[in-house]
Order: sequence, then structure tokens, then C-alpha cells
Amino acid sequence: MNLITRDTDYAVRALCFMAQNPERVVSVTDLGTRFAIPRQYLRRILQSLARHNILESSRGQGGGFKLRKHPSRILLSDLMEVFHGALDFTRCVFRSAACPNQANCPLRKTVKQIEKNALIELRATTIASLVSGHPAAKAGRKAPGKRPAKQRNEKSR
Amino acid sequence: MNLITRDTDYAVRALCFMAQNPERVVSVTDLGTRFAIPRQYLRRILQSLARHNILESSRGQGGGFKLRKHPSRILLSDLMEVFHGALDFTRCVFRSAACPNQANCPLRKTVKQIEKNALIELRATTIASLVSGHPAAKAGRKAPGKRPAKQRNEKSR
DNA sequence: AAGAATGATACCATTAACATATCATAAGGG
DNA sequence: CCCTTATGATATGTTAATGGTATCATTCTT
Repeated sequence: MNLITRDTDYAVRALCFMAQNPERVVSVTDLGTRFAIPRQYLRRILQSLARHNILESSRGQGGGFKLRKHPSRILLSDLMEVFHGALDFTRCVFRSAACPNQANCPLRKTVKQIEKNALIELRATTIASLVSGHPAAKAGRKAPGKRPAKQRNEKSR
Repeated sequence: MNLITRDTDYAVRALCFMAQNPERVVSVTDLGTRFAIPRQYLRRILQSLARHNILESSRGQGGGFKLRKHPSRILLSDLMEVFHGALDFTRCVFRSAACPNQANCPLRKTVKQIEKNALIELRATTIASLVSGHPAAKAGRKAPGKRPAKQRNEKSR
């Protein structure tokens, strides 16, 4: 029942740093020591972000990662989706055949609505807004930028 | 990252049935077959609710459970708290010493605010609102009733 | 006294979360 | 050219949360 998992948390820290140091290519080793994040773990996270076109990577000596997108185009919800797949607060419970009235289950409906509202806020939160300290927007504001085509997440393999 | 776990789901189904059949004492066996919920599992759930004064239980032949509170006084958030303890979407991640700037971490702040909004909606959702099909309230409405003293949840033992 | 119910609690299985290890490949500097 | 430093990909291990079962004790009704 935790909204933000460690993957997302670590990703945010790394991305915020990169947003504050654009152009610079940062290695996992650097970031790992800087934020006291387990090296291999952070590495897998950044590799995922690279696969999802959020980061750009370069190999070899002097290699590392840098942002591929503008910080205002990297949404908190994007990161969560990279690690968990499409956000769905009602996932397992209702998907199971156990629930007889899938279609008009009142609990399902309610939770879906709550999820929808939370999603609006998660989409309003970007790396740029986190860096600037502006508390993003209250629900209702439209997040900037076009939403690109859906991509596979790191679990579904 | 799932808001509603099976405990909560099963609890809601059982409580909704009881709300529609007040005065009636229902046994676990009855509810279990009625909703195709594993008997022992449901039993543990209802026992928890009884310990938390949401249900009233009677033992022996003809015994079972019935509501101790009016359905409008049973909040969805109450049920979630019974099974998970105080709701905290930012639990582990930020609690860990790993985060250097606990106090003014921008991600933490943002997620706290999102949590707060979700909580308002979870508190506006009651067994009564679920039964009636009225989609509870939009964020901002005050949930009815006084909040009783804090109780231990089922995990912290 | 028998049977049907809950109270309490111990136990087990599965899955998700968190983390590490390793082999392959690529780039740069001596 | 080879050594070092980096990522790409992926296999494996560990711990905690979730979902579920079993059992003994107690209580109430008949």
C-alpha cells in the first residue's frame, strides 16, 4: 500500500540531480556514492529509464547517463509506470473471478475515481517541479507535453 | 502499490451485506458461501473488525456477526487502517536513513499532499455510501461522525 | 452432552519489493 | 593493443507483505 517504491524514489533523486546538472554525463558510481544508493540497484533503475527513453546513455570510460527529455516532460507517473506498469490501484482484487459483479461493484467504482484524482496530481508532478520546489499543481491543471505511445514496463518480461 | 487489498475488499462485501440486513446475525459460513470467500480467511477478517468495535459478535449456535455501528459511521479508511495500520503512502522509502534531507524532501512533500487528498476521499466513502450507490462525496466534504481514539492494527503484534 | 459458532493464534505458500552478481560489449587513455 | 571504466542484459538471492489454512479453546443453544 505504498505509493512510492524505492525504485521510484531513487529514480527521482538521480533525475533531479541530472536536471540540476544538464549537459553533464553522470556515472552510476558517482550517483551511488553521492546519494548512498546501492550501486547495482541504481544501475538497473537507470538502465530501465534509458530503455524508456527518459535517459540517454554512453558507454566506456567517461560514460554514464544524462537526461534525454526536458525535466518538465518527465512526470512522476511516468516513472511509476516504468517500474510498475500502468497504474491501477484496484489491480488484483477485482480482476480475480471472485468478484461476481465486476461491472457495477460500488467499491471498484469509488476506488477508480480516487485513483483518477491521484493520477492527475501524479501527472502534474514533474522532475522540473520537484527541483524548483513549486508544489506542482492542484488537481485539475493539465500537465504539459504530449503523452507518447505506451511502452512495456520492466516487470512484464 | 495496490490501494485496496483483499482483506479490505472482503470486509467491504461482508459489511455491505450486513448493512442491508440489519438486526440479522450472520455467520461466517453463510457469508463465505454467499460471496465465495475462503471461510477461515474471512473469519480472521471479521474477528479483527469485532476487536475494533466495528462488528458485534455472538458465539455458540445461531451466533455470528452484526454491525455495531451505523453504516454511515464505517469509513473505508477505517477498514484499511484495521488491516494496514495508519495510512501512509510514503512509509518505508522516506523513513529510511537513506534520505539525507528528510525534512524538506520535495518528493516527500508532494506525495504527502496527494495522500492527504486521497485520504479525504477514502474517509468520505462509507459502507452506507457504497450500499446506496451514491458515489460518496468529492474531495472536501467532511465525513460524518467523530473519530474515536487510535487503536492498534492487526499487524503490530 | 452434542453441536455450532467465535476467540486466539500458529503456520504455510505465493508474490512483490529490495538487492546483488556476472558475463558481455563498448569507449577512451596509456 | 590492452587495461580500465563504463553500460547492456539478465540471472539469482533475500526479505517482507499478502493471501490462505489449521487447530485448540471457549461459549452458547438445544
